[in-house]
Amino acid sequence: MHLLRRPWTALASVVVRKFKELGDEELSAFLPLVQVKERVERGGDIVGFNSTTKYSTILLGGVACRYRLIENGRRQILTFHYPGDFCDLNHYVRRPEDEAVAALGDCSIGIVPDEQLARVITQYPKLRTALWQEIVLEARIIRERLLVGNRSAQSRIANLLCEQIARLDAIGTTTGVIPLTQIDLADAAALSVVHVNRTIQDLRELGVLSKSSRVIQVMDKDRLVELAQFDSRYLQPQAPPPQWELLSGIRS
Amino acid sequence: MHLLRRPWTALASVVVRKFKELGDEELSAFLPLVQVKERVERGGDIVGFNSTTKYSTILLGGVACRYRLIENGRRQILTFHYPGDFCDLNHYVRRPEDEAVAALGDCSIGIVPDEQLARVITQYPKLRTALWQEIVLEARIIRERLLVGNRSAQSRIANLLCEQIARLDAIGTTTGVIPLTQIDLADAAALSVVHVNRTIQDLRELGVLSKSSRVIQVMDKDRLVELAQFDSRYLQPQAPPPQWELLSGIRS
DNA sequence: CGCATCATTGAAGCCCTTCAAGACTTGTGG
DNA sequence: CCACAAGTCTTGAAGGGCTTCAATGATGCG
Repeated sequence: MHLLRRPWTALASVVVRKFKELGDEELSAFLPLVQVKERVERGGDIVGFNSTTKYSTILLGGVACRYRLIENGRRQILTFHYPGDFCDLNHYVRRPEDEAVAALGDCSIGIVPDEQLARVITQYPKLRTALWQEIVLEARIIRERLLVGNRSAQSRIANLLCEQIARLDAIGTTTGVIPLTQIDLADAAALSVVHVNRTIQDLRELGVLSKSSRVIQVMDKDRLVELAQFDSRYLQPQAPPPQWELLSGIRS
Repeated sequence: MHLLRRPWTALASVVVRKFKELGDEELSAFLPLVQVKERVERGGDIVGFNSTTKYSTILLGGVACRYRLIENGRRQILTFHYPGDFCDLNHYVRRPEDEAVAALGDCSIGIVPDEQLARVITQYPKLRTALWQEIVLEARIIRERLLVGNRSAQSRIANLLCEQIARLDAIGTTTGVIPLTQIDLADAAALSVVHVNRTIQDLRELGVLSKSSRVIQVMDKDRLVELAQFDSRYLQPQAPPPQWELLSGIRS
């Protein structure tokens, strides 16, 4: 048992909220593998560039983002991570040297050694499917982002907010508060901070966001979805189709 | 044998060029499964919206694109397809109802029934890996596109051209001619046709593209790569890492 | 308190879009 | 063989969305 008794329950609740389809059997096989690591402060890197770890990282608390540094010195945020998300699960598919994962708030993280994860997902098909859906979900989010990329700033920001609301909903956080700064949104939407600020103010004027400064809180979700032309279906983990077995036994 | 004798050789050469890592054994198991279908004229749909086919489509000749229709009536091109590409392989992962595949030039296509493909990739690991890499490649292309999305029109167009050159190279076409119209490029880059035209003219002035109108031909590939800040590594099929087996046996 | 970070505001300007029209190329039919 | 149509490419002009620069508030923290 690499696990302290105390963090167990917190860990369990995070994982249970995230992977609803897992049964007790899978959970009791998976949870003991997670080693709770130290906290990472806001601004710190959870997974660095050129990472060569032999384990996967799971976000237990806080908000993080996967990003890349671009020419002009700014960062481009690819995806956000919430509690229960694997931060670098795709290191099984490829390990991008030029991407890193940063903590956008104070984060607590856990790690799962590769070989132990390998063993347990070989044994439990549901676990395998759950992890697989994680990988597919990130690809879908990025795909959707590309399609939204050419719309107006308002629609892009609205879309980002909708995505965050939907993902927070999925893990049981329904306050409407988006735990991101305007800078984070700018880096994700590829807009200037100045323009993000003006867009946010427009949304506040429309009554979509809370008028209070210093926090981004969605007040009128329906209106936001309308502005964003947001269709949440792409976020919902669809059950793998029967043909799924086509991909079984992938091995080099 | 669903296959006429004549198209066999053409088919074989296309598939061999594309999947270089396949051995004779895999090829002779896979090629007979491909049924050559009729040609699709430029502008026609190869895979329609809400497609529910029980087979995968493989592009044997011509150029095609996967696209989505957006609000303003325009289309957003997600990826281009070249001979040897599967057009809808991701229908094993998910089948997006709002996306279709269109022929950008006259295309010839083949189909492979799902259950036959399932049988043969269960039997041949190399085939499984090859198809898997196809799916991963598309995801990577889209990911890269997202990162390029906030750059200048010149860099975006240059990037698109680099991607096409690299992919054409990979199947043995090294003339430097991009088989796309400026309209296609505009739909892929999410730029207006007018601005694409002006950007192309700039590239012609720089000597990067052929001066002759009516065709887009890359003359100075190095310069183009430089303008695009293009790193072709993301297109190269990396051998799956050892941990790959983590994903083995995925099944619902 | 002083410092750091984030939020806000104004002004100037560029990149790209939209509209509109004309030129060129290709294919089709009389 | 020419006329016409359709599609693509090209060009000009006007305008808007967003960026950059720069400076000032606002908030929280050691």
